Amino acid sequence: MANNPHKKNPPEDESKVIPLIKGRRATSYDVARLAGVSQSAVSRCFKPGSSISGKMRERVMKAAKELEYQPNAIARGLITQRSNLVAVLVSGRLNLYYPEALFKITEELSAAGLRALLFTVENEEDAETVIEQAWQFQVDGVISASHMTQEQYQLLEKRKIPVVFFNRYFADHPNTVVYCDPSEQLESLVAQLAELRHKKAALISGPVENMVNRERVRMTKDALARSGIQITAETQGDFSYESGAAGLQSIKQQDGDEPTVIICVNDMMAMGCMDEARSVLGLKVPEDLSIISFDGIGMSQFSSYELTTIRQPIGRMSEAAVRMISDRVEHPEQSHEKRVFEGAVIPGGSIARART
Amino acid sequence: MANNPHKKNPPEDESKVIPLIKGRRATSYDVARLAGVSQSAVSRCFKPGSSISGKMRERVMKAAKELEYQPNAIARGLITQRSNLVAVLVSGRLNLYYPEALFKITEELSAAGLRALLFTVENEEDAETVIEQAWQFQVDGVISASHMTQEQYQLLEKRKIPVVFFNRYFADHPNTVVYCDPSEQLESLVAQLAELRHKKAALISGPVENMVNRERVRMTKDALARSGIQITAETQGDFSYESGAAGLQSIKQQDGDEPTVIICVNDMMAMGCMDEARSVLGLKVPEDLSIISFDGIGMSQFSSYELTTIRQPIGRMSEAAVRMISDRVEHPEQSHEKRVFEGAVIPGGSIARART
DNA sequence: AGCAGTTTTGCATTCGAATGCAAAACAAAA
DNA sequence: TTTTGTTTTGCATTCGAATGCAAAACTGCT
Repeated sequence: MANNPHKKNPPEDESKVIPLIKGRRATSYDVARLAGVSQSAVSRCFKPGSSISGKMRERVMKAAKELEYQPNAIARGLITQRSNLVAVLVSGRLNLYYPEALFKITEELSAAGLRALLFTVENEEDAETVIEQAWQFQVDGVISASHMTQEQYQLLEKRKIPVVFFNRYFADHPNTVVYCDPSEQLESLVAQLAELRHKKAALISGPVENMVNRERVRMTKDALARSGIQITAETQGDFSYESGAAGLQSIKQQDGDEPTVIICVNDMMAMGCMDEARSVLGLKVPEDLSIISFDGIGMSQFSSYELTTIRQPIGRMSEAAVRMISDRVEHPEQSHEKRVFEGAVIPGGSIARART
Repeated sequence: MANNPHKKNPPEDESKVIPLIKGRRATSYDVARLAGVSQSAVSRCFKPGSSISGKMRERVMKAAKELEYQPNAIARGLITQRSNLVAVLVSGRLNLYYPEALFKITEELSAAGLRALLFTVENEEDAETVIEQAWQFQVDGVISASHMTQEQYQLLEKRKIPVVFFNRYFADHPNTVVYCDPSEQLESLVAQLAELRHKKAALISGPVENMVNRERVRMTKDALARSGIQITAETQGDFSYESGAAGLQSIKQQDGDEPTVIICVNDMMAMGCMDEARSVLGLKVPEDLSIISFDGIGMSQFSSYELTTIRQPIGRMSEAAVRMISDRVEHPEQSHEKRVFEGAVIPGGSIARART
């Protein structure tokens, strides 16, 4: 039998009793000793729904308060096989849209009794190490708003770590997803462009490996085709402000007819594009050039920009992501689900009748 | 003696050996069994600097790879009394300056073998619960870029959790701090304003409880006084774009002479202020009105703004914060340190000769 | 008071890795 | 080959809380 000093409950065995060393963190045994009860009782007091008499709870709580006892989440995690940690993977700096989501997700996780273990992912190797780290820390789940290969996802699945994808998914693989589908709104926005006599558009897309980008490009092309608007130029950026500005320059240099409207795959590039048009090319937006984009980040509505854009309901999406991850943690067997939110047009002021 | 099945090392005792259940996560015992060694050996293989023969290491690593074994950070944390978690407290949405720092800090922590446990703090009660949570999770340290009362800080100290403050500190209490002191740059910027014949300035400040705000206000007033520039109006915002815009309106309504320059305590408010001046009041910036501010966030250099501002070296500050927290974790006894970085003027284009 | 039925309580064990100590294996010197 | 010294290895215990099980303490009813 172990001579674990804790195991001795009767306090008569003075020889081995560890005194309440000043500065040492109080454990459930310390509380138990002070309250004159067993460690189990202390444990039960801190576990909601356990059978405990009011009298006992009171005594324990009093002792706990005196010792400033709080259960050790690490030890608890070891025995319950639940860490209450959720890895949140964000891919950093380029898209200023993510911080908003990140803060919201963190808050919601908190409210659900979960903590956010934050990881930044810039590339595939990052993702690799992050997944190993998450595994080491026994995270209960992963919310991924960053790039991840299918193999990496399958590894997580094999390890039975639930994953919720934020604004990305694998088409040919079952997965749990929160997603924003702006196609309806895009359709109406493009129709509006057609009414404003736009015939020629240019497209500034994002990184090809990015799913959101690909989807937006696809639906934009579809919508334009349906409305009889031609794409006269196309260029690729990386979601950043600078790449939006560079994109406009590249479009201007491409031969073919001048577009009257530019469609940017995200707001940040649209802002770069707009600034470039105004301050370098001396164009008026929207009079000389219309611009539309996607995301609806806060900045896009600053008076300098007032972009006509399609907003994603980030708040609701973040909420949904957290709800879904905690559901999957609770019921890992339940089937996958995809929650698709509609976008919302922010009218803005970056479109006007086409120059003829 | 416990009948812990793990404890039996000789594999002859078939009756109690837990088979390598498919899907069950491999433990060090599983690896030990497969490699035909003791659990201790496995443990030592994963602890750098332990005494292990090359032969053994090889055998163990092979088995570990086969079982996809990674040490359980939770269990390790329990015994070593080190969670490798650092709580990062950020106060959210208002100041778009924090995400940049947050991502950088997370990356640096990662590089130092630590993980960021993210908490958002909007008010004092939040701080309270966050501190309890951090305590429960046994974080090795705290990086606080959010509001925290002195009592709360003292509680953390009493619990021997090292804290590094990011851009805030308690003057009358020893603490470890990373800070940016823009006073030199402010001095020269204000001198420049004086040369440009500015005589009357207005100030848009931030929340009074915020230290950075108070410091900036203080040094601004000092610098202005020294350069003989008078403050004709003063108003308080909350660091947000909207409050910057509102601030300008409020200044315009205050009687007293019209200011020729507006000093905003952060970039975000300066941007709101600039947009309001241009699009609502029809003023030209900088021709009719100069604006300067603090922070140097990315956006402040977009062509629509090109703010003349004083940048904080966020990258270096984040790096320093992480270095300091890991030092304090390693050597809790060592004395406090305050690392103060200078700012850097970004010339921008938001100041000009004063209108007469 | 006596008995069955219910609720509380405590005991002992468990989670998975780390580590002090002693035993075992190895290397080097006599 | 024996002895001494050094490095490896394994054993047993530890960290702190949760929990199945059985014992103990209540409850209500006759």
